Amino acid sequence: MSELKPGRSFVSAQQVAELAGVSRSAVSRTFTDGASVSETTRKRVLEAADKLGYHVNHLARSLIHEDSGIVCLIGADINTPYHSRLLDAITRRLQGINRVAMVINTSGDSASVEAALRQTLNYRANATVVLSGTPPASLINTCINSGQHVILINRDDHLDGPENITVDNAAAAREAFHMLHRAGCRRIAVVSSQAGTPSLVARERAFEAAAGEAGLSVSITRAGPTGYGAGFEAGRLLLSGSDRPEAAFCVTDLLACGFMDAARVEFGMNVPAELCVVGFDDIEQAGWASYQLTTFRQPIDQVADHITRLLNSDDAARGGGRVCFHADPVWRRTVRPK
Amino acid sequence: MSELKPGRSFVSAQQVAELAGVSRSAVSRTFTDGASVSETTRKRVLEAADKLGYHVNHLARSLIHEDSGIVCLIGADINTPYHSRLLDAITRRLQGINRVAMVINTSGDSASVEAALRQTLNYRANATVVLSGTPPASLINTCINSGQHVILINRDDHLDGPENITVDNAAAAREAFHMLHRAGCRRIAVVSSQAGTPSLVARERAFEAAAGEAGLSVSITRAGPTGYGAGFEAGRLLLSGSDRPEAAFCVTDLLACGFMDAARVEFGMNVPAELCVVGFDDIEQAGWASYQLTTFRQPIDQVADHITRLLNSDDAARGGGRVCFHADPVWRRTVRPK
DNA sequence: GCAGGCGTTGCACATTTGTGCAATGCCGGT
DNA sequence: ACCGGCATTGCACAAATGTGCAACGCCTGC
Repeated sequence: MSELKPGRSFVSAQQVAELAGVSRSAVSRTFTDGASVSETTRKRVLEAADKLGYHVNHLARSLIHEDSGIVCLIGADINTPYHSRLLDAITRRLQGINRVAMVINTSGDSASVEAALRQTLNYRANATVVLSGTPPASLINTCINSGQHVILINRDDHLDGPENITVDNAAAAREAFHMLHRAGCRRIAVVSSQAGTPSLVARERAFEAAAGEAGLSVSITRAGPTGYGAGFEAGRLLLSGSDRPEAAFCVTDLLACGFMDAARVEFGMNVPAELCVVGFDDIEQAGWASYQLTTFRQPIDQVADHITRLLNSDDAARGGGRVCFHADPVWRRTVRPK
Repeated sequence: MSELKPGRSFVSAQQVAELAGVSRSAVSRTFTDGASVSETTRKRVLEAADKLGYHVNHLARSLIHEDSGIVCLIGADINTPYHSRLLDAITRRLQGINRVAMVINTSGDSASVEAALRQTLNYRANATVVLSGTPPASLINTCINSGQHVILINRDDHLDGPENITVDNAAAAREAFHMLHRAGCRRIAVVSSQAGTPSLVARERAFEAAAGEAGLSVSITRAGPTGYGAGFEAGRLLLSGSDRPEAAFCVTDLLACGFMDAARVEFGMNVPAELCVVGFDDIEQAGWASYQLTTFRQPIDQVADHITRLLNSDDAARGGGRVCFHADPVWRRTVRPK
């Protein structure tokens, strides 16, 4: 006879079966869609389960099916506007398709991306979504060989095994240059960070290249980690000299906010009359009245939808897929109209 | 003989044992701390495991121990500055104590807090942390009876079963009033939202009460969901009239940012010369040069540390605990010096 | 050289669930 | 009344792991 003491541990199907006076199989079938159970026993089982507070053990269930229902999300800096919005969009959709999100924060130095991938494997996750960071290729292969979906986001180096979802940073950066160029700006600065994130580097490069084609050279300033502070500092450095730039392409909205604040608060400059600014990401703050930042919208919903589609797709058409979404410009008030 | 085809599924200890020429027990013991294995077999096992890409199945392990290592975090609006910072702080610490975070986003209407708690039980989570929302008491009891830690954050109604972590909203709100009162403000508005979150209501009430004790009455404006937009709209409503308030207590920094922007951009007002503003939370934007908002700092690190401590504590001293942290004022530039 | 002891190993059973297979029982049709 | 068929049920096995117990072998001490 199993213990019925309520105080200490999870209720098992065995206990429910005993209380309902049926076999454990009947309990299992009651909670399995499409299984054959008579209406009377189903009712008795549900009653007993409710009384005892029984909930099916998904861990045990996952031993049998090759489907744990767990999706691992690996990323750093999740308190950042862009990343938290992405996380929100993905986790929200996972609820809808009966998956659950396991979030591994690799911000602390202690937990590297490698350790995160190991956790993914330990918990038999259905899929692994890498939002940022560089996973070792060998472990990625282990994940794929184990039957996991592996989805890399915003990695501009295309890998063959996993699915790749990217944003066309280069096209957007080129467009950013032409927006500023058409506005009459010639002395243009690029504000970036020391992080060296592939996406950011791609934006820098493409912008620089587009400027080169137009016969202009641009300076790139990297004044710290990606964020408001580095943007502010870059503004201080760039605007204190005698030959101030007429415009700045900030590879991130946070950098742009910091840069704009430095320009206005420290130097009393007027945006866009004296200084045009273009950002990237379209974070919420870009739309605030104090900034009204012209920027490029990250296709967050499209990315999240595509992840959902990949997770629902059969394993047949798997591997090496590459999808690239466009970041559309959002015109606000930090670039002079032509 | 088990399949060694690498292509389709996870590697089991059995396969490792066969490759290494030992029993499955030896493999298990190799990956169990403190188990007795000779150095030579351990080495052989590790070699085979590495070759096959074996990783211990934590789901199966959790069947035996009553410890899944999973901690469920339930919350809504995780793309909000405050919530995303809290999430970041908690997930980061969980890595350190060998737990993994399962995040359930209850923002979508489809996934209620109740469904989230069910998931918690289904996955045999070690603990459940409710960051926002109102869980049904009966399910909370089921969680506790199943041996879970249940930790409620920012619920001002104290429940007996779970652990409660709160912030002293009332004390901070009273202090907010006195800051504005000492600055000479008499016509004071309270800017809140229609959300009805317990924390926000507590701040409104305490502020109103403190004003009442000083012989003042305050108006409360709720112009939408908690966020920048509602603050901006409240600003438009309050400042367009003839008897503008001299000060505003915004129960959230996001509301305060919106309110300030409305005051400055729509009405050209100067803060703090013509209008004092106090916020709450100390989100990152409160420190930006455009706002320099005087506010109250959420004790996020203290909360996260306390959660860590609770998760590490033995089950002995469990239940009904209540901890209340203080939100300290952060003086910046939106309140006139006395 | 032999006995005792200790480290190591494998067997078997435990954890919780889903499911194939066979048996049971009930219902309807003739 | 009897038989065929079908829905339902229980048994037993499967999934991957940890661990108590007994056996085995090696080393040491006398």
